[in-house]
Amino acid sequence: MTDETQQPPDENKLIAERREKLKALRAGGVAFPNDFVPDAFAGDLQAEFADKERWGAEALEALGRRVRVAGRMLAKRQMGKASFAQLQDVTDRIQLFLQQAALGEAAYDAFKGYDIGDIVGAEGVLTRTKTGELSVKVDALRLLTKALRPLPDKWHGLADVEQRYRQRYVDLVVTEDARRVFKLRSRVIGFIRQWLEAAPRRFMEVETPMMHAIPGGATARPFVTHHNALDIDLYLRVAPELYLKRLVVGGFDRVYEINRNFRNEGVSTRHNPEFTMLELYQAYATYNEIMDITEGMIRETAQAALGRTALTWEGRDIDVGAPFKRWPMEQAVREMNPEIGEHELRDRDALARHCARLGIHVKPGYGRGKLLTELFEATVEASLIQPTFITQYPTEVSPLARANDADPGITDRFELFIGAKEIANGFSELNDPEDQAARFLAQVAAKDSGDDEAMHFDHDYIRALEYGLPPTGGLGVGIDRLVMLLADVPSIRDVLLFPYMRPEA
RNA sequence: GGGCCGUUAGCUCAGUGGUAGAGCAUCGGACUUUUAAUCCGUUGGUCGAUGGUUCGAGUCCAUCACGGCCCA
Repeated sequence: MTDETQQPPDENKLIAERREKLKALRAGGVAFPNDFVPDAFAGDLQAEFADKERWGAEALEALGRRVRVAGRMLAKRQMGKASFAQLQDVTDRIQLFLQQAALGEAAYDAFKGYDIGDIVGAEGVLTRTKTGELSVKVDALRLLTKALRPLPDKWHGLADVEQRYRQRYVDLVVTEDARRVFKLRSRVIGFIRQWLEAAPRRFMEVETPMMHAIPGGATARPFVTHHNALDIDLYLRVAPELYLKRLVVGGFDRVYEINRNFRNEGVSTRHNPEFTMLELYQAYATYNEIMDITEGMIRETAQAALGRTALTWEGRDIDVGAPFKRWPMEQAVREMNPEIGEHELRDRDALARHCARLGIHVKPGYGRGKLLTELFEATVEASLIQPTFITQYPTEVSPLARANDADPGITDRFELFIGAKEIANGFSELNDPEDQAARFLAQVAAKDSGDDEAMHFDHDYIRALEYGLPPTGGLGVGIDRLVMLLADVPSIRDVLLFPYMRPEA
């Protein structure tokens, strides 16, 4: 027997008492019955009978509506021969009204032994109590699952954030706001799928590999894993981009994928090693149409998931209902840094001097595009509260984007910032196989000189481009960050059911 | 990686170098319309870990672990 199979070391008196109750349940028959079938949800009942004037106690008694509800018992108030309990299911809570006379003495005595946190099934007629609370007047009650561990304090809830993340199952039971956020997340993702697939957009959802022999599609360090049978290292994907564009080569003109990416980087309030990304590709579109799609999707998702486009995030008002500003990067940097002359924007040494003046740490290998991007991040990004597309990223920092026809130093690319956070990234795809091969070579050179985030050369991807990628626009949206914005929570951990945590000691 | 803060009963938290505390929960009792029910009584501790200073450490010091916030 290994350590992993030992009893948990945190046994205590409360658990011991409940184990005794479970022992008695086992002695009495099936301790974990699975034959109770509820026929109603608390939330549906609360909604249907919300009108207290129409559905007073008399009207409900006359209606005689029998329901079977099941859920976790979160409150228990005993008053001699009558008791109240609060049942919580996935939709909402509903009160149980239990009287010894209606339930029978044996069942009522059994109920006295139930603990907060137990999962119960109840059957009875709907009523409304003196204080106006919709309730089930229970005439049959069953303990479906005995909870051995006590729940946190019903009033203060679970305040220890570490325990909230590690034991999300407890957090979800007791923290209303956690349930709100994850229900919102589900609605957001569901709506986005539906919106993308609906006419006139007609995108098709696909699944591409999570394990890559050559990591690609983003400049990021990958996780490495190993395939034993083949004895080769594989990389968890940092982005699905190159596979999705292969599908466009294959004729799937409008594809999208919502799934996990993995990046071997630090953990922070904005970064988790695995995170969820939407990527989509539309043939015969440019980054301008992709900006339109991005803007429409976010606006309509907010409307669908929240019922409004006026948001509050981190105490700031953000309106995704108004048209999103589109602002070329060079122009933004110039406006926020009047002391940088227009002619200096394309002068590597001048940009390096400005970076030094502003205390921005740069490496000798940085070209003028990378330096401009550093200046942008240091002096512009924090001010981008309202939705803003920053356009025309330098070619140097955009190895997969199409160079601008009139100005090959920049690309037909944008990033969307909302609340000073990067939410989306999109561009007209680079479909010139010879240009792409040259860009890969530049990335390989950067990797050889020590940039471990630089990309690998993907020969098959070049081969695919050589068969012909139609002119295509692409988009990536950080779903976690979008949900953070819509849910008004400050940390990515609050929108991940199980955020990454170091193993417990 | 750096700075600051935190870790005490199941939960939420006090605790100023000198007997380990409170509220809720638990357990026992009363109570047939409660909403954090109420009332009476009761139990519950490896003070994150290790080492040090001290007559004496939850408290001071060091190291480590885990977490939070900020910075890179």
